[in-house]
Amino acid sequence: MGIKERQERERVAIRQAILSAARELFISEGYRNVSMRKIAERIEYSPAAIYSYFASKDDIFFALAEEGFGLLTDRVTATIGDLPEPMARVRAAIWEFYEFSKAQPEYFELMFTDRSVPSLNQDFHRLTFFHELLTRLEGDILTCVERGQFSSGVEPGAAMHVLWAGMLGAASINLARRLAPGEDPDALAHDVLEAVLSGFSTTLHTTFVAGECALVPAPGEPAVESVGVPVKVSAP
Amino acid sequence: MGIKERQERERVAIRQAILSAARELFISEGYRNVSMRKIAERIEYSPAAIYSYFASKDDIFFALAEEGFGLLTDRVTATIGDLPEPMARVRAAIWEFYEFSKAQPEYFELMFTDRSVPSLNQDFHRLTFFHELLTRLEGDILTCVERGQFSSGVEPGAAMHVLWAGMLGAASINLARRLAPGEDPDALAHDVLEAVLSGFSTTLHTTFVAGECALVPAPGEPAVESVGVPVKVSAP
DNA sequence: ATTTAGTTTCGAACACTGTTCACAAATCAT
DNA sequence: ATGATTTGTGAACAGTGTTCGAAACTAAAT
Repeated sequence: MGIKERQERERVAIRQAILSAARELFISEGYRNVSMRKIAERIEYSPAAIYSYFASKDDIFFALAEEGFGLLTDRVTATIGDLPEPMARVRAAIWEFYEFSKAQPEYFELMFTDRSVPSLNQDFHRLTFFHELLTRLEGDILTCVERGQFSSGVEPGAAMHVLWAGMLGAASINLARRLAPGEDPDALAHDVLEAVLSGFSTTLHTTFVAGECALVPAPGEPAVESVGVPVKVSAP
Repeated sequence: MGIKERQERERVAIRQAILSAARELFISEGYRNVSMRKIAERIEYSPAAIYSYFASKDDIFFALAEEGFGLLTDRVTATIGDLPEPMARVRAAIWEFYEFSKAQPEYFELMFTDRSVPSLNQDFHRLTFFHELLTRLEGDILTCVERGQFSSGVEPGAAMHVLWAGMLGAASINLARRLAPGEDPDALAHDVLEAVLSGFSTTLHTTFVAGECALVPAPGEPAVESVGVPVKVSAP
């Protein structure tokens, strides 16, 4: 009796057809313009039929977001590929994150900045795909710390979050077109990345104690008041 | 003949009533749940009447965004107030930007991350309020550079954009609830700010030439491969 | 082969959305 | 008071997510 199996196959086939239709609309018309009726028309079903495969429109978006995290992970994995240097790996990974935001703006917005899909900001921590990616990169950051390329005060988890936040900001400014004419979003992304990496590379209080370098601030006037290294993204 | 004047007064009064109604809905129910019919009900007019005061719903949102930039400017101006230290001013201003994102999430999203209001990403550069704020802070950054608190390679305009992008990312991650349970968004914002400021404070290639400090990377292995200072946000 | 049980699908409807348009009401200028 | 102009309205259009009862189809049992 392969009947149950065939039924199950047909179910997932229709589920996939719904997701495919949604994905096409999603990418071509923007995820705000995806409607249940348009999906239904594309798969030649009535709108109501979709509700026996997905409980709500949100659930479709959640599934697409999961897809997006898979796409992002694949891209990042492919680009860092066989890069041996941990610093180069981190830089390439973060830059690929930014490239992803330009190549797949709809996925990107849904995955990282959307506030209108409740399931995404409620169950974000369950998207293990993304957290595995972060954890992998944290390993490279740790190596950078061990090699002395990053300050010893840099906590890999926190540093990863800081890099993520920085590039997310640059990507958002780009996607939302919040730059003046003549300002280059790619250059901004580059500057954010380099500034943060640079910030990880030293703890001023320590390195500037000697006060011998050309760029050292006047004595008694520390360059930054706090430690300047990420330590507290995760609460203890 | 004060008739024209009275008519004009009445027009702006109704315009203001529309904006007030929109603002209340906007803040209490979220800007995605503001509808022309709800606004109309609040001001006791028919929905169609609004269209003789605003050409479209977008125009109402654009006006509210302008308001938002006024609110942000006021907040930042008030907090940096009489702080004498330029570095403290910059830090306080950027932090206030983050606080604003928490206090007025709807304004914040509309102003900085929204992509659905066409007028906002088309005419963003015309919102002079915001650019004046950026320019003012660039003055403080320039002072930091002149005092040697920031690396001499730091270009104030670019640095301001990097700080803005970084905090925008932290704020977005917070508002979109993209952190795992136990991770502290405020700590992330703090870390981003300090990491970027730290990155501005030194050019590793220069300061680490001596190779005398404890945290200096092994010779022949520069901590970062590029200069690590923002120079190219604005195209030449 | 026919009946029963269980799904699956559909059409219609509900309560919304932004926007337009002909028409009515109010106001203004003469 | 009359004609001209502005201003407001109700109804409609085309769209949205979602629900629900009835119909259609499938699989197993008689």
